[in-house]
Amino acid sequence: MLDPHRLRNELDATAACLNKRGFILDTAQLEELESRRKELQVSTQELQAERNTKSKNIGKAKAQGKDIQPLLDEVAQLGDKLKAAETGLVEIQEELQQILMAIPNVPHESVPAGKNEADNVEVRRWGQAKVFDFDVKDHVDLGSALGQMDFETAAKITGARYVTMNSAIARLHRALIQLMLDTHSQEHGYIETYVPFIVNADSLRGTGQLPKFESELYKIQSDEQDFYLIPTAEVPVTNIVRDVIIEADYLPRKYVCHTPCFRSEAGSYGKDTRGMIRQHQFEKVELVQVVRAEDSFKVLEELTGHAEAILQKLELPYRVMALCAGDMGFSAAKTYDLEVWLPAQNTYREISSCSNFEDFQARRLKARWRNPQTGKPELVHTLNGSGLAIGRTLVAVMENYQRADGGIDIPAALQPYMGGLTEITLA
RNA sequence: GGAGAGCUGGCUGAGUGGUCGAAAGCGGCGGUCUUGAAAACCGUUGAGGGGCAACCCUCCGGGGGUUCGAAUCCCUCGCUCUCCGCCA
Repeated sequence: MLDPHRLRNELDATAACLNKRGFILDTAQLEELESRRKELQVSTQELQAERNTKSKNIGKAKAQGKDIQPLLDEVAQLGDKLKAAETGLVEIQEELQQILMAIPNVPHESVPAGKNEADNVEVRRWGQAKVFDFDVKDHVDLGSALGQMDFETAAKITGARYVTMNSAIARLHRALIQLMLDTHSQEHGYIETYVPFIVNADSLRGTGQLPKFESELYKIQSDEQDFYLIPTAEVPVTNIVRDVIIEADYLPRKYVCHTPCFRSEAGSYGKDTRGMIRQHQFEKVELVQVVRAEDSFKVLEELTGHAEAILQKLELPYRVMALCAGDMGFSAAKTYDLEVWLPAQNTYREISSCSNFEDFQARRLKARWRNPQTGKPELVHTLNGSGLAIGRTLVAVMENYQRADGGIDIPAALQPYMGGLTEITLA
């Protein structure tokens, strides 16, 4: 959520910034609601003050044994007037809140202009695409030939966009998780974290998935309370600091967390229908940082580097893209995507997305830290990034390390996690 | 699943429906004292919001209700704890 003061005091400038990401802010509507809000809030609070003093007077009079009937007559009308004012105020505040919650974050000044993916800017490249002297297969063909990856069985069990794996491929999948958790916790200073995979609506509002993106979530409905399957560990992990005032000594907070992720992929019918690229259920190792405002853009570079370190360990060629304003997620002020080289697709594909949300999530979360200089709570900045998406990393390893005979070499960094295994071969 | 107890400020913990945003203690911060520190003593110390301002409003798990007035009474939901049952 944007700062309401900013929307009041710099409405047109803010609207112009939002325009860069293709969001049209109805400034006339906002101004109109805001002036009504102000008027109603002032008058409501005046009525509340009146009620408070008069009620206190009744209390005093009663204590002194005086007749309170005249005083009661005096407040007779007040109750209804106050109730009406309060109801009106709540209504308009809810209306404003609804609008506010649906306004995306303002792009940082360093974010390139642009409408969509095509306008993203390549920042750097690492590694070189391997030249194959045979026709490369994709991970679906490789995994099927090995008899260790099976989409049909998953479709029988559940439906489209799921997978079953077994044997060395299943272990490779697990090895990737282990490598990433170990690297980030032991080399990059993140706290290994375990969290619920089912969350409540408050948590999703906090990180920005609700109210706008409910259709992308799997919902668990019951009589009393609704829950959701997490679309990313970002939700439960970032919500650790919801409603918390963090002492200065405890910043920055750096969390690494492996979870499954569940996405309905509504609206992506027909897109990436083959293989593991776009699944309803996938694993991800997520990095989350909670930092002081002045550090967040420096930290974004660091965090992106931490995600890159995994690709470098796996010796997978990749490039770093600065997302343009129009391609960024709802809550982000700035985002770098890491795209890994996939030889079978002959292109780079997203494998990580690293974002600085500034205080956008923190404001929704009421996540603050106590600034010792002022003694006052201030909003933190939150960041996160995939480090990395496991399914897509598995795809990248299989496709980049494939051999002419259909076998797959195991990257050196993963061999310790594979019991020393150096290759996966056809039976 | 059944029965019961509870949820108050950073923590512990008081709080007959009326001047309670809330006693007291601990902790934190500032000061006096001290060569320095400790102890002692004094003071101070919640969060959010509105208003140009004076100042005002809201918040005692969440939501609703009763009342001139609710931390206090009622309803409801959530959470925590104890016992019983079941269970990985």
